[in-house]
Amino acid sequence: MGLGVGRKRGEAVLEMADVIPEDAPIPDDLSWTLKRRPTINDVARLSGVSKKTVSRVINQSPLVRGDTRERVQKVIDKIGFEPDLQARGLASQRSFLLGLVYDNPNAQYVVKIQEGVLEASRRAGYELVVHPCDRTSPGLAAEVRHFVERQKLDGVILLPPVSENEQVAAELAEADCRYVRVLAAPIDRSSNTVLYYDWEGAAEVAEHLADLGHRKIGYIAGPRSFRSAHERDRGFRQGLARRRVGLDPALVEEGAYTFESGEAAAEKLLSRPDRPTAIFACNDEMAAGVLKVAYRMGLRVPEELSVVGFDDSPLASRLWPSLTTVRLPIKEMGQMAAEKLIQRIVNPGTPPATDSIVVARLVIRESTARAP
Amino acid sequence: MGLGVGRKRGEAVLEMADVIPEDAPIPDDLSWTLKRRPTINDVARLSGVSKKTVSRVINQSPLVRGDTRERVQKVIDKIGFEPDLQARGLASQRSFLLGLVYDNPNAQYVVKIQEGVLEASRRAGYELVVHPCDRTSPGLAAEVRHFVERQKLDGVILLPPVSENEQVAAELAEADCRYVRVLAAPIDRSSNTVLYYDWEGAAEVAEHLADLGHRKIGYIAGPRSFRSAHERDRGFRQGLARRRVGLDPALVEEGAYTFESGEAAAEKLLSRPDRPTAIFACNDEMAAGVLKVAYRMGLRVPEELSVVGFDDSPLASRLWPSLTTVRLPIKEMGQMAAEKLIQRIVNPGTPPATDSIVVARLVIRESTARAP
DNA sequence: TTCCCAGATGACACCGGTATCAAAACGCTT
DNA sequence: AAGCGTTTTGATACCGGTGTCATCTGGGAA
Repeated sequence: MGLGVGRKRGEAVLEMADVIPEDAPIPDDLSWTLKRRPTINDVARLSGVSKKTVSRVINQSPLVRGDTRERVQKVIDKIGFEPDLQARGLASQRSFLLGLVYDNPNAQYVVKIQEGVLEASRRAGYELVVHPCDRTSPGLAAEVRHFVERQKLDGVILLPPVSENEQVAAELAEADCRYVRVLAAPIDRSSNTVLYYDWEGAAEVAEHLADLGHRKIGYIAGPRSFRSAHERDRGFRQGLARRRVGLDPALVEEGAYTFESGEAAAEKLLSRPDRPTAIFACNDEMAAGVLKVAYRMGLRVPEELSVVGFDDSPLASRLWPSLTTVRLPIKEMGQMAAEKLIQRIVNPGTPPATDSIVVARLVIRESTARAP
Repeated sequence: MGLGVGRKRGEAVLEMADVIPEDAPIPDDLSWTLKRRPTINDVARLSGVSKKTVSRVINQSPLVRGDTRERVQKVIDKIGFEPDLQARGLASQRSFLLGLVYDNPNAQYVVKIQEGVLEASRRAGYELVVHPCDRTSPGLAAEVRHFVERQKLDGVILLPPVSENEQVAAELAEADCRYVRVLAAPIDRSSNTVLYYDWEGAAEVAEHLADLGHRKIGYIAGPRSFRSAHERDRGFRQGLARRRVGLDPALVEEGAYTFESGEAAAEKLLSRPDRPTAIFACNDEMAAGVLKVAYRMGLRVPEELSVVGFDDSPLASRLWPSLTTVRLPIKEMGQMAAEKLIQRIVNPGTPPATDSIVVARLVIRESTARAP
C-alpha cells in the first residue's frame, strides 16, 4: 500500500513538472504567474493537493488538516491566487454582488446611504450594483426582480420610497432573493428592516417650537404618498399635543418635498393676516423655499419668523440663517442595512434578528428663536 | 441519406420528449418553465437545434439561417430564456459590468453623473458597480486594478479627481481594462476622454462681471491640486484679460472647495479697506460661504456685492439670492462617458473616436448686478 | 451526374470553480 | 495485526455558456 502511494506521487511529479515535493520549499521563481491569472488548478498543482482541497481552504472549511491548510495557503499567498467570482458564482449560485434600489436619484441621501452601504459591503467582500428606478412605474416589481435575477444578486437593499412598495417586496420574496428595507415605520414582522424614527425628530421640533413660545405654528406637510411624511406628521402632532399647543388646520399646507412647493406653501401661510410666527417644513428643500419667501417679504428670520426643516441636508447648514432641522444618521443606516443583509446571506438559518432602529434628532441652528 | 437523416430525427424525438417536430407549433403548456430558470439547453432541446446554434442566435451571429433563427427566437421568447451572465462571462471573459470610480462621495455631481451613466449603460445591457475611493491613498492604482480584476469589469469610468491620476490610468492599461476618463483638460492623445471645458464658463464669468462694471473683483480659487481649479483659473484670467480688467493679486485667495474655506476667504476679502465689489468663488459651496459672510457683515447682495459661484449645484438655486453660477451638463457627461466606453467595448478595433467635449456655461441669477 | 465550395450546423472541450460520494488515512481498540 | 469509526482527501460530474473545428447541406460549375 505504502508503495502504491509512493508510486502515485512519483507519477504525479513526472507528469507535472511544477508540483512541489512534500517538504521542499515553494519555488521563488514565479515568473509564470504573470502570464495569466492563477486559478485553483495552479494552486492545487503547486501544493500537491486536489482542487477540492484548495476549494475547502478558500472556503474556510473545517475539514482540512492544519498542515494541509497552511501549505495550500502559503501557495495561495505566494502566487496571489484569488478565486474567480464568475466561476464561483456559476457553480454555487452566488454572485457576491449586492443591489441598491432607489428612486429619486437627486436626493442627497442616496449618495450618503450608498457610502455607508459600500463601506460595510466592501468589508465583507461584496460589491454593489446600483439601480435607480421610477417608483411610479407600473412594472416596478417585475423590473426589480429582473434586475436581481439578471445578475443573480445575493441580496438587495431597498430605499424609501421604493421600500414601501409591497409588490416589490413580494416579488423579491417569490424570487427567493434576500432583501433589507429601509423604512420609516414597520410594515410587517419580517424584521429585515432598518427603521428610522422620523416621528421622534418631528416631535422634538414641535416641542422646541412650543418651548420657544410659538403658538401660531405653520406646518408644511410632505406628500401623503410618502410613509416618512406620515410619520413626521404623526410625530409633529404628537409633540404639539404633549405641549398642549394646538395646530390650526388653516395653517397646514401640503407640499411636495420640493423647493418650489415650499415657496408656494410659505406664500400662502405668510400672506395671511394672522400669519404664523414659526413654520415647520417637512424637509429642508421646502424650508429653503420658506426662507426665500420670508426674505422676499422682508421678514427677518428668526426674529420675526422661526423656520425648521428636516433631513439636515447639506443645504441646511449652508443657508442663511442656517436651518434648525432634524438629522438622521444616513450613512450609518446604509451600513446597518448592508450588515443586516450580509448577515442574512452568510447565515441563512439564523434566528431573524430584530429590526435595527435609528432615531432622528433635532439639530438647533440659527433659524429658530423665541416667538416675537 | 435522406432516410438516415429521418431516422436521426426520429431517434431524437424518442429520446427527448420535449423536442418540437419540424413544423409543429411550440407547445403552449410551459408549466415546467416555472421549476427553474430556463437554460440554453432547454432552448436547444425545444427548438431542435444544438446549444451552439442557440448561442449564435442570442449573439446575433450572421451565420444562422433566417428560418432557424426565427424558430429559436420564438422558443426563447416563449420560455423567457435569458442567458446566464456568469456562465457567459466565465466562458467569454466578460462580465457585462461597468465600474464607476470616484472620490468625494459627498459631491453632488456624483449622483448626477451616475444617473447619466446608468441610463446609457442600462440601455446597452450593462450594469454598474460603483467604487468610491480615496484619491490620496498611496495604493490607489493597485486598489482600482484589483477592483476591476476582481469583477472582471468590462470597463471603468473614472471621475475627477481620480481621473487625473496617471498611475491609475497606467495600471488599468496594463491590466488591459478599457476605461474612459472624465477630465477638465486633455492629458494625452488617448481620446478616451470626456472633456469638460470649465475654463469657458469661467471666462464667461469674468466677462459678465466686467460687463456689469466691476473692476475690483475678488477671486477665490480652488485648490491647486485639482485640474478643474487650474482650468477655471485660466479661463477666468483669460476672460478678464479679454475685457482688459486687471486682477489684483491681493484680492486673490485660495480656497479648498468647502463652505468653510469660502467663508474664511470672504472674510479676508471683505474686511479690506478697498473691498471688492464682486467675488467669484470657484464653486458654489464657497460662494455660499461668501454669501453668509456678506450677510453677517450687513452687505446687501447683489446691490453692494455681486457673488458668482460655479457648478450650478442644487444649492445655487436655493440660496437667497439665488446664485449666478456656471453649469455643466453633468448627467449628459455621464451618458457620454458610458456610451464612449461601451462603444470601445463592443467595437474594439474601431478607429479611436475623438474626445467628447462639453462646455460649461454661465447661468445668470440674482446674485449679480451692476457695480455700485 | 459529379465535384467543389461557401454557408450552416453540431460535437465536444473548456472557462474556473463547487457538490457528491467514494476511497484513503488516521487513531484507537481489541 | 486486524477491525472500526472518524477525519481528510480526491475523482469526477456538474454549473451554463462560448470557441474550435469537423461535418453536413445546398447550390452552381464542370
